[in-house]
Amino acid sequence: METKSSQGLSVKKSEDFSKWFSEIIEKSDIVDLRLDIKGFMVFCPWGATILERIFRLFSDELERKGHKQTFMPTVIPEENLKKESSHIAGFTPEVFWLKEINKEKLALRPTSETLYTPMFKLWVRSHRDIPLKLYQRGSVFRLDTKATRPLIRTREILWIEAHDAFATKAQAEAQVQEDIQITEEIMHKKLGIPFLPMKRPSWDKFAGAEYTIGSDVMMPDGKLIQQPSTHLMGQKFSKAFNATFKNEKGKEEFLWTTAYGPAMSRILASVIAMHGDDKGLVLPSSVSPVSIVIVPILRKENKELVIKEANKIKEKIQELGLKVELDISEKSPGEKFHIWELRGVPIRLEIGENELKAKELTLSLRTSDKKEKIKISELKKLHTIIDKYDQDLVKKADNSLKGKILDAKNKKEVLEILDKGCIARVNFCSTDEQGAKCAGIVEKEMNAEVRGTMANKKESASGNCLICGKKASEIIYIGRSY
RNA sequence: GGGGCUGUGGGGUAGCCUGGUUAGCCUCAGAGGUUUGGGACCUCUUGACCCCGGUUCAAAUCCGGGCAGCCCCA
Repeated sequence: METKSSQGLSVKKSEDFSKWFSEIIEKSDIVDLRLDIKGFMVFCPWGATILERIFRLFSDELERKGHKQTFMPTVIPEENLKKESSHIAGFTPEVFWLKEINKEKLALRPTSETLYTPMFKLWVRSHRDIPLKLYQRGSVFRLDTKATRPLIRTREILWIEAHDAFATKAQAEAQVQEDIQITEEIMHKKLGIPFLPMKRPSWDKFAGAEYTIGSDVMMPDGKLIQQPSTHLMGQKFSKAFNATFKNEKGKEEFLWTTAYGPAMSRILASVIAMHGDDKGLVLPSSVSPVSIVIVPILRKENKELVIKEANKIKEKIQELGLKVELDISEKSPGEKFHIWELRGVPIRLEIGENELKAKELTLSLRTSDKKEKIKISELKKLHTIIDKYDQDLVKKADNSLKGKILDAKNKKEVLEILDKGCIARVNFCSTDEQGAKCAGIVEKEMNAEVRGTMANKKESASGNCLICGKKASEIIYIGRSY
């Protein structure tokens, strides 16, 4: 397949992150941007396989937590979309409208609350039917902005959306916390991407939600990117759709609903940005299409023998349950090394004459320049080596966030912190509508955003709002974002 | 939302200002051969001016529009 992987990267990550990112996503065969449909992406096999693995991490975790898979239509009738007033108000500018069919206007779904809630109405009749925890994988479409960016800001979003229905507000809020736990399990523990769970200010919540908690991840340039967000919809949608259930006393009540949405390509963008280096991608084994690549070192006179032995090694590794590939293409060994490093495979094994004699393979970790040896009789150790490789990625990522959140007392300090590529932690008047004016000033004067309050721990303000000087009610975080 | 820059074989580019020969270079790809321990070499070959319109004897080059990308500002 003819992609752009034939050449290495021309810029360093530390020198021009933006250019590095644009280059790496094409050269490591993640995407091919040449189809040129603004905001829409072609994923190459390598990139698509990684996406698929991220999808599975989330769907497996959701199912462990009691969610069941569904598939909803890709289109939404205008009537449904309009039912909840703040929802349609928020999404109207972003909707791709299809043509009218039988006098009914259809929208490409921008999100699926208005498909799930009418089904909740049908599927939930008594308290015995809840909690009902559902999810689907698929695309949603948002005619967002002209400023699209590959993987990060797209008009077709490949994601999972979970929609849950409960009997009480407390249960729904517990689900929101569980969603943050799911994000922790996958984003942080599996993919090595630390995040800040931020309860968004009311002016920045999901259209139709009571409140929204977004996961902010810091990119290497210091800018924040929103990863999976979870929303307490409360009874707004259930009231709009008249979705009720009979409680234990036989009385009709409205459902309490939540929604959770991890976007795969955006998560992939964070994986690339967090771990990648000047040689290319660095993938956690949980998402790498292969964990181990075997490169045979061939000579004319030993070619058949080495390939035969390499195949045996491959089978042994497969029996260990590891994903392995043997590269017998005609390229020179050096070129193969570069290509597999560009693609981010965690472990490379070399096998040639020397290895056959010594009964041990040469092993290189993607994250190290050293070459080590591993005895052919001790291939089981590969499990431990991969586990340590993954843990090291998490540790390194955690360290990258250390010292990046700094307290500030006034505007000047906030600006200094932002210019250093860090996040400012400040006293703020309010995250309700009264605070919107101050947030506007933050946006205008600092080119930054009020990201919200910490969602998983209580922090109480002690001073005055750094913008208006009134008594502060919250500690909030200010950052620049994608 | 406003502004700027850009678009040349699969990838990267020169040429454009000042219109005029067969559109140059690197790389990749295909065929054949020699090779293979960190991007091997030789021979031959295919392949391009983003799209639509305008000006002109003549457009990659100038003008208008579209599409797409990158950057800056709100």
